[in-house]
Amino acid sequence: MGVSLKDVAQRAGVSVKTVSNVVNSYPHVTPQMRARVQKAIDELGYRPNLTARHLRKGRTGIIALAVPELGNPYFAELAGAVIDAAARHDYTVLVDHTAGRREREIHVSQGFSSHVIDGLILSPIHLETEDLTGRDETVPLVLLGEREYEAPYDHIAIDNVAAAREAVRHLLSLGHRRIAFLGSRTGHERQPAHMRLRGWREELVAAGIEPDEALVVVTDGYGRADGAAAMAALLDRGERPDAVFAYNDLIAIGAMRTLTERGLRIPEDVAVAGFDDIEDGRFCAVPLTTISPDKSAIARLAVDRLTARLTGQPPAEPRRERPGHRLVIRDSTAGRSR
Amino acid sequence: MGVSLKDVAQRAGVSVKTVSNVVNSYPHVTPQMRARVQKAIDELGYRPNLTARHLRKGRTGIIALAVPELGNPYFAELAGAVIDAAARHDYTVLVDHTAGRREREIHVSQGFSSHVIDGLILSPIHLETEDLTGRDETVPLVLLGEREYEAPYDHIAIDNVAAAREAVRHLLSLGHRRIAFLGSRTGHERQPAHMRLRGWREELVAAGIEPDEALVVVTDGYGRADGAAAMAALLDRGERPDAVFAYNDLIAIGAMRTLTERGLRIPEDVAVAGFDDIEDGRFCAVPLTTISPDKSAIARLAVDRLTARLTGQPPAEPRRERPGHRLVIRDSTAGRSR
DNA sequence: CTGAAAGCGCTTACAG
DNA sequence: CTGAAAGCGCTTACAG
Repeated sequence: MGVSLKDVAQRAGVSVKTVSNVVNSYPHVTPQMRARVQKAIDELGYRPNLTARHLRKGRTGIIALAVPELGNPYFAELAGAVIDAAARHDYTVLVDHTAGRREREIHVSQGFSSHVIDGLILSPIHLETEDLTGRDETVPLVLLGEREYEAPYDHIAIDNVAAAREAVRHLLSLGHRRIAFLGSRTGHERQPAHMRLRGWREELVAAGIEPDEALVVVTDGYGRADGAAAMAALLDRGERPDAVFAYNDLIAIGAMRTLTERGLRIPEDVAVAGFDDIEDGRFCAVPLTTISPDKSAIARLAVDRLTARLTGQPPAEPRRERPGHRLVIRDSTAGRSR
Repeated sequence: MGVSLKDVAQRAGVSVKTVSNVVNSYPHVTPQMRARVQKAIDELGYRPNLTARHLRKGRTGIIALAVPELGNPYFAELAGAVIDAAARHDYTVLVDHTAGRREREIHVSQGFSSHVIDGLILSPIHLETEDLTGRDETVPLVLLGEREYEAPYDHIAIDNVAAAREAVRHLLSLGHRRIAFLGSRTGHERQPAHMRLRGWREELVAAGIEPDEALVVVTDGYGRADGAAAMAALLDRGERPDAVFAYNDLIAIGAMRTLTERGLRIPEDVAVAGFDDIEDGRFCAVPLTTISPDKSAIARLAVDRLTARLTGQPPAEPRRERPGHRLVIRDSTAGRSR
């Protein structure tokens, strides 16, 4: 069907090797030879078959990125950053989303398209350490995000505990004492929200305040609707926090929705802080205070770790990289200080 | 490096063909033979090399989706829908974003990774019809979105003119007369905003109102910041619309930000309607009235058209598909009617 | 129902 | 500086 190297070689009256040399800009080809071959290439409209090249070279130039949900702006923004970072290394990115479902995460982690991807960046939600044993070790894996694993993989994540503490400290500094946490999860220690919840607890204790577990709300998911429902549930059971620290911005935005509907003012009645610094938060009616992870650093580090392993560097120890973050104070906690 | 079919065949003491038959669940294999081969597969940890299969079959099972910006929730949500729709056809999706830059769109449209993708779904911003001539016709292309092309490709887009007219009609029905349009573009007829702007004009004329071009604001981009700037520019030059129809929800959200900052109430002072129905709009302090395109229908139709061409069906005429849309009325135009 | 062989389109030692 | 040949790991007629 397509035009092959052989066709070009025939047309140019040279060997396949010579055409290959030209296509790959091999330096030692005489200019007139190059011109002759190029002419044949143009006339025939030849385009190299990358699949064949991949088979031959044993690599494809494709890395996969699997995130829980592309509809979550944090992951969409991160995916964009990964695509850009990968492009700088001449890699193409295959984006998949797992809906946070463990079986999809397992499938992906085990190299969902065997031999079509050179490496994988995975941001898990429900994946467990044991799911990671017995995976095909020929495909390097870089883990992203808050979950901790006892498995020998590079892991890129900001310091979630420290970041959460900063957010809570900020709320405390404004005089808030009844600070709710929205977006916890039931289940064991390694739940995604664990670190941020721990930061909430630690900072309260450090301030001499007993963490009130009645102010911790479990949500079903991580979306705006979950945040709205969580806030409503909290208010409905008679709790009246003076501040809310949400697992992420979406939950915070949902919570603000409920607060507004209930006639509570932000931040006068209830201050709200989130986590992720998605663009939505900057344009809310009341712009949202949040922890801003350095997304482009996360993307860059992830791609760098992957390409380092891909280019056969000495198989270094799995590394724990901690990209930066910062607290961004906006009206949802600070009043009209913008 | 990897374990190949041949290794498995050797171990099981059968021919390569037999192993291939087992791997591909070819029906006519005796159970005991299947068991024997499966045992060898398990022992060796064999995993088929998809690249080789792809080379052999001439297809890869990968389709590419190129959108302007993954950071725009509309495209992120659409990408998620395309990934899901493609999975139902056993296709994997390679997501790329073009930043709306024409040269990236050209690159992508010409099959950026030749022979690694079977087909392409492209949502262009600045691509021109002439950029589409001379592309490699072996890779089917489906176009998405508002731009019109005189090129023989399947094109999936809601009826943008009709949808825009519905939005404007809704605003008119509420008594608004000075309705601004935010998010126009300079340049020729085929600019992306053209159809929606045309809908705005047509509906005003139909209502016996002379479209006031002073109420049309050109923006640099399609983000929240552009909407905020556009609204500020409009107010700064002394125009005071009683309603705003924005090219998309992001621009509408940005505009609402500016209106709130200027102390104007929504919808009492200025009603606002957007386009896209992204989730953000549902959770704004003032939930946003918008045109809701049927994203999953768009995704499904796009993937269906592509797979139809991929599975060698009679090369039908390029089709123009019109998925549905509906007007979703929320507080930003309707007051407290939720 | 299974085997031996060709070939998808490349790249890469190996010669010359 | 260029050519002839092998081989990456599959699938698929073609035999039997």
